[in-house]
Amino acid sequence: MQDTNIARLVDRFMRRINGSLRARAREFDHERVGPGGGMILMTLADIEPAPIQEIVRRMARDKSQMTRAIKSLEDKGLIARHQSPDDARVCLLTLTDRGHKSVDRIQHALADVIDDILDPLDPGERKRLEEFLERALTE
Amino acid sequence: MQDTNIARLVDRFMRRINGSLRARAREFDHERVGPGGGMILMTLADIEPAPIQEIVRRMARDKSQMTRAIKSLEDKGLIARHQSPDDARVCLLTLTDRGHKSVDRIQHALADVIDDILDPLDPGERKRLEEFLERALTE
DNA sequence: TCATTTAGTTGACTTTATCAACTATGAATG
DNA sequence: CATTCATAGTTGATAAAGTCAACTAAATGA
Repeated sequence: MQDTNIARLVDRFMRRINGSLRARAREFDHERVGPGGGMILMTLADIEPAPIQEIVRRMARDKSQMTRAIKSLEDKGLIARHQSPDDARVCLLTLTDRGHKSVDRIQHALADVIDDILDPLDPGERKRLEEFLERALTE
Repeated sequence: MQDTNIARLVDRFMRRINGSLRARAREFDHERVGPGGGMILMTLADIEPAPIQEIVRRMARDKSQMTRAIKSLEDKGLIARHQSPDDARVCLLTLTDRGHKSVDRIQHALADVIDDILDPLDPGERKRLEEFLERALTE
């Protein structure tokens, strides 16, 4: 049994965040990683150290393009690769210090945008929203 | 005063939805509009009839690329253009029947994905989440 | 009227995405 | 241990999206 109304709302919520972030990109995307690169960094921040394949799986993107996107982030000094000790085929990715700083900037900008959107909610409601998300994402 | 924790959670939430949708794209994106085209259709569904400029503004994208993306959706029979009666420069965009069907398929797939993620929440909690979003987006 | 702004398009170019083919390593089966 | 199969990652060719400047045409406004 589907809830298309909540889907509609979530979609609008996401599109609004997306639009606001794109509009402000120059303020925080100093390394010019773009939306795609940003998502890779954020994903990696969640699960580092991680093999490319894991990023590919989570983001459901083409692995060949991921190779090149990773290379670009590496060239910018935001990501580092290390050989996996267990499997010679795998290279584990981590964020560098600069990578972490980029992630912080993105999160900061995102927090600004979200604060703005959630303005009509009082602090208790935001807290409950936070708990809902926390639980949905961890279970 | 920023809430970076809720930003982190919202980001993960969005990335998970994004990944799941991309992974299932073949099941619902019969017209092959891709993520970008889908977002245009969903935006238009929210505010049609709307001029291109309004879509550009909301999505914070380049207007020249928007011209081409719109043309592609038009060629696929998902969008129609009409001259604005008030302003000869403006062309108002609407969804065609096929466009509405595409939007329905996207929303349906999105509802599936979201239902899945929100599974740990009980119906009352989902209802409250829905109210929060509703209020945040309308005020 | 004439300069200025706005909506939309076109052209040249860069960046991303897609799809198939490939190498190298690991795992499984006989 | 040899052969087969699966997996991680890369490369190459091509298509699709995005960027930026220049342009047309209609509105605005002094």
